[in-house]
Amino acid sequence: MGSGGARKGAGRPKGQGKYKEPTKPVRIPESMITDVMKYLSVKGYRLPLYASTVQAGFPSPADDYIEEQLDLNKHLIKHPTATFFVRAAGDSMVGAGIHSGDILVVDRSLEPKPGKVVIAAIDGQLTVKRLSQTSKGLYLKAENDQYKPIKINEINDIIIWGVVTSVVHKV
Amino acid sequence: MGSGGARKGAGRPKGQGKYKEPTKPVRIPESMITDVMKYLSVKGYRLPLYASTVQAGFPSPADDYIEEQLDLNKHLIKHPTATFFVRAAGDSMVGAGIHSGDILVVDRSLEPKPGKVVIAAIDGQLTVKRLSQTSKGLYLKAENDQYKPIKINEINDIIIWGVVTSVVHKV
DNA sequence: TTTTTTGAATAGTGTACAGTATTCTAAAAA
DNA sequence: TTTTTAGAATACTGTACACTATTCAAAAAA
Repeated sequence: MGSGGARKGAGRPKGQGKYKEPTKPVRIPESMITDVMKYLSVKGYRLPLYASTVQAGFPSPADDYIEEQLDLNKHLIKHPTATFFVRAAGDSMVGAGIHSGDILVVDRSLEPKPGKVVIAAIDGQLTVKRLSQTSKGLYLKAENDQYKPIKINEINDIIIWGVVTSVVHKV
Repeated sequence: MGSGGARKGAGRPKGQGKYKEPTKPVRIPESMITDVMKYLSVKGYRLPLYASTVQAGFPSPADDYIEEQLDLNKHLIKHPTATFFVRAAGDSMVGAGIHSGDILVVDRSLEPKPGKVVIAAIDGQLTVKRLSQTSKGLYLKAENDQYKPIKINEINDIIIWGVVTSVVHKV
């Protein structure tokens, strides 16, 4: 039973493994192994982004209406070592779409140019304001008329922490 | 020169490696190796979240003012296999903090209960609306008085795709 | 002939092991 | 004595290798 010479074409077919492609052993620090496994199992958190002009029907991975595949971390965080989050408080920036309780993504490697929304420490309190250049100097302005602009000078102790690049709002 | 017996206490000290902790080889699909390396190099995108009541001074990892370490993906996406993104269009939901161009995180494993903001396909167009239960039935309501509520029934072809859990707004 | 069996063939997977890097100390040299 | 140095000690790291899983087809059986 069953013997003899070559068996051309025999063998396990390619792409039958867990990942349907070749793998290589990579050393992972023990504390990150479960995280990396999860990261792999969700394919690096790349999820479909649909345009809102998509036609009806149930969305599926095979859908042609997918605008692109998106990883939120990569999309929102361009400089991971220079980025941090701040939880917003107050309603001084609702005009910029920032509500109390939102998480702000702040990049401190970006230059705080006029027009940008920045995080600044004013007299020991973190605040979100828009940087504004006028003929009288640089100001921090709220996007809400009830708040007065604050002039940036050497007298008041203002430190700009970084530039707000996006806002995460829970509905 | 240099010979003889034991050298107690000799040897390379622990925690001198790239990751300062023991590692284990894990097989990674080839296409994901660079992604996983990057993921490791940024420690899984866990970045500090500061409370806005933090005191002045420059934020540093050693800071005591850190509320927690956060991974946006994990924070915003509870069911990766059931989650997708939709780019919002129009101003019908500004009241809920949703602006045109925002990226909506949509979880279709959550039950679309009344009060929740949902993504629905109405006559072949994706829209964001709040689900509302009245004595006259279920409605999709905009958070903007200029839009009329839409009744959900068998006549109009309405499919609810999922529940919006959060909104990402670029400033 | 058709069906079944069994070893060949080949891909997938985990880990042992060899080689490298680093530090320490006893012995040799100064 | 102090300084230098060769080898001992030990952790880090990549990958070769052994083992497993799967499929195929020639030979055996029906």
